[in-house]
Amino acid sequence: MVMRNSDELDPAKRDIMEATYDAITNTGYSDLTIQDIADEFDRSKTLIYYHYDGREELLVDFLDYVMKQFRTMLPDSAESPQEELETLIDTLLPTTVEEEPFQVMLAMFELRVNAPYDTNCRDQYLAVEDELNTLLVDILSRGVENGEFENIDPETEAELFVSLLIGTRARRLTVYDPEESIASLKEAIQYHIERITATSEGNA
Amino acid sequence: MVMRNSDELDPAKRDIMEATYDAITNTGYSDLTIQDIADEFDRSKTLIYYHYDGREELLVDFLDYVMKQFRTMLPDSAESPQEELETLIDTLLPTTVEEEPFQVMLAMFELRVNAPYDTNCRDQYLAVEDELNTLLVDILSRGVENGEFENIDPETEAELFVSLLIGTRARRLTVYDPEESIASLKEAIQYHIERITATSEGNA
DNA sequence: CCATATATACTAACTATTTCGTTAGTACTT
DNA sequence: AAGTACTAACGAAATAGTTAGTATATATGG
Repeated sequence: MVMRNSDELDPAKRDIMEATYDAITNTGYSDLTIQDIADEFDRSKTLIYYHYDGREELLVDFLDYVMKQFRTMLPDSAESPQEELETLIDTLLPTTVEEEPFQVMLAMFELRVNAPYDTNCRDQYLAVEDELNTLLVDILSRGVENGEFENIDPETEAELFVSLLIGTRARRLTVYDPEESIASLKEAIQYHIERITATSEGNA
Repeated sequence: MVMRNSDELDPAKRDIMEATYDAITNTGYSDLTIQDIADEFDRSKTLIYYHYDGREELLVDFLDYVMKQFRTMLPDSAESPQEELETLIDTLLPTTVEEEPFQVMLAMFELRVNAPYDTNCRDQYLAVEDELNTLLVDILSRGVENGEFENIDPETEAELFVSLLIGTRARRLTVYDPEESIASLKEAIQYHIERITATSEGNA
């Protein structure tokens, strides 16, 4: 057995995770079978059972894998809080349908349906939303401090943004054709960001 | 065959829809089988096949049924636009876990996962979101006209509210224990409503 | 008005199909 | 020789869907 950083997955498991992504993208989570995953996996179905006791155990790992990828996507701090906020929005609501961010977004959307029935799942979502919230509180506080943002309450405003982002991501996946732009949804957010951005009185 | 208004369902079908609600509440949509529905249904499984060709046909009707109930929930116009807006928020985000509104909310959340793969489903969500949007545009426009709201853009603000509501409903179901209050999520919305509400300058 | 045909709502029991998960084994490494 | 990564083939279980029927109501018609 090769020694491995606990953050790294066994390469076979990693490939199973990738196959699961592909299966979800094609079939959707709601009628996802081990067979569907095996079909996207270039080794045998038995190997999936060799690594995982069953669907449930696999999905625990998969949820973890997805959440890790989501965290990786989150941008590092930028020049100014306002830029940072806009980068975050653009990252979480990509206009173009690039492979990876789209698959992560879809998987996070689909797996969420387990949360009402599965404590582990609920906790995972609670944790990432908390991280997102913390990130937003930080951005917003700094923005208020340096005068870029109006005198908003960062805690409450962050909570608002988290809900808004989750709702917009859901709508982006379900109500528009994947290829169609989500311009009108993003415009609404942009409109809101401008509202909380301090109007620099130097520029008339 | 008894003549029936096209809006009314065959009583047996109605009972199947109710059983489907119960099955989703217990099992979740993602691994919902006809058997699960039959278990919640007090007549035989065969009767489900007598009325529906299969799971897919049943779910088309069920989505319809859920959407109709959602529309029924939407409140009628109230005294003032601001009150109307707050009533709408309270209706869509009930604090108490009453049976019916909760089941409708859960079903709408769970069935949404089909939208990326099913045009009919996507269209249904697009249509209700459009109705919600129209309702909000109407409330907001009247509020701006009569001076209750700040000079916001009703179209954009409505879009913002739709995303915010969908996101908050999702979080309400997935991140909090059903019994736990959603106070902090609703507070954020309340905070936002107050922000767009005109400060009556007569009150100092 | 009675007998018979037809239709509707429903069921138990069965078959077919899919999906799950195991067994018994290979090939390659250490 | 012992362990790891892997597979084809098979058995078990769950799910889907059908068949062949019953009970009851509603005509039809002599």
